[in-house]
Amino acid sequence: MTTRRAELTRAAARLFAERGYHGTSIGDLARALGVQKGSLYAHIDSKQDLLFEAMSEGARAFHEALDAVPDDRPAAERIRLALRAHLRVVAEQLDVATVFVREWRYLEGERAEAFVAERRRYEERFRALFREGREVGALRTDLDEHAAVLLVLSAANWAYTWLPEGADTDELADRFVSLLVDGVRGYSTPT
Amino acid sequence: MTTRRAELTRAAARLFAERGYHGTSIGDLARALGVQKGSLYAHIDSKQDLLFEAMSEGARAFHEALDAVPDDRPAAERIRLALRAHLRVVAEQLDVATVFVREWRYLEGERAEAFVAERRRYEERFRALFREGREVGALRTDLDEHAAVLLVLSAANWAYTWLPEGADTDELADRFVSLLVDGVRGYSTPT
DNA sequence: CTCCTTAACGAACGATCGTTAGGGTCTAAT
DNA sequence: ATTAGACCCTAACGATCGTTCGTTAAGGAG
Repeated sequence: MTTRRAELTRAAARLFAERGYHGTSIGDLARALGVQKGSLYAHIDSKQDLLFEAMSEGARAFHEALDAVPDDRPAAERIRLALRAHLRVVAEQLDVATVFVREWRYLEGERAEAFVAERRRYEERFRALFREGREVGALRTDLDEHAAVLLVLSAANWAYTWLPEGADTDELADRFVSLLVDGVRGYSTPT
Repeated sequence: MTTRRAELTRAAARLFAERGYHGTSIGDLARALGVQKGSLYAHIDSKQDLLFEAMSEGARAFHEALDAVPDDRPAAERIRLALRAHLRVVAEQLDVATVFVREWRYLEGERAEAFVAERRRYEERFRALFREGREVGALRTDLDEHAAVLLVLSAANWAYTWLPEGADTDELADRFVSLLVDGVRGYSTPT
């Protein structure tokens, strides 16, 4: 992957995030690189390629961030670290995160199906944190797992709409989780 | 507003939700109504009109639903009813809700600015529920209001992506809020 | 019988879309 | 000095875009 190609992918992620996939023309992308639009086809086969690549980068970033969460900590702690990881990716790579969350649906053909599987896999990793936490007894046994996961994933997936690029997200994630965990664990931290 | 015009708006909301604003052509809309595309301009001035109208319908539905929440109940109860109201609109009018939440950003000119104000106003109504609840002492005084509102609004705004049309949302909203409130109020419902 | 409304037709507009083709100009290695 | 490859150009393609236009058909009101 040459330098120029990476530049193109980055520009594509930025414009797709800003104006949407269908709202961004090949001409727009070319202008962003200071180049004639026909020239882009020395680097890509189609516009779809750029969408696929941007969203793949997003997927990779999210999974890698989640990989760094150690699996020998208490459940609540791991959930906290997982949300930290997710929000950090959103803040540090807002463009690809936005493409991953919002623009993926313009993928066509088998790439679209591949993405849905990819996405399900990512969400399943979050779900597993809650499930394991409950099975081990670290979370209360009557936990409404479905609702809890949905709540965390909603916060995670909606974040791209309001998180400013480069924001400090660790503290924010902690505040989300402390709100949630006090409910999840069935008692509160005394005020 | 004649019947035909309303049909057109409804079809637009459906297609905009399904394929996105820029992913939906006037030709697509015409085909959905079984009509030549030029014929649509007897009803509208521009494609933007349809987007504006669909999103306005969404705004109206959400506000009206919130209006029905009585203001003489405890804070946690009002939050519960507000989320119920929101999710009900999403499930019952999935298309306009989707346009309201996701496609509004393709509005152009002053309509875009008007929408942002409209949206802020809606979110402020949710924020007020938490603020008043805290000031009155119904919610704990050290409540992380910002995070709590963000969490509820995230769940609300993300719902269009996974809520099936016509789902029973009251119970779901209750489960969300019971998770949240146990944290918010600083004690748990005994298991 | 006429007038007006409502709705749609079909053809065309200029602009822009994504994409292709062929040729040109640098740089760095041989 | 020659070659290879990366990079870009100009020009054009067929298709589709949103929009405009003049016309037509049906039906109720006077």
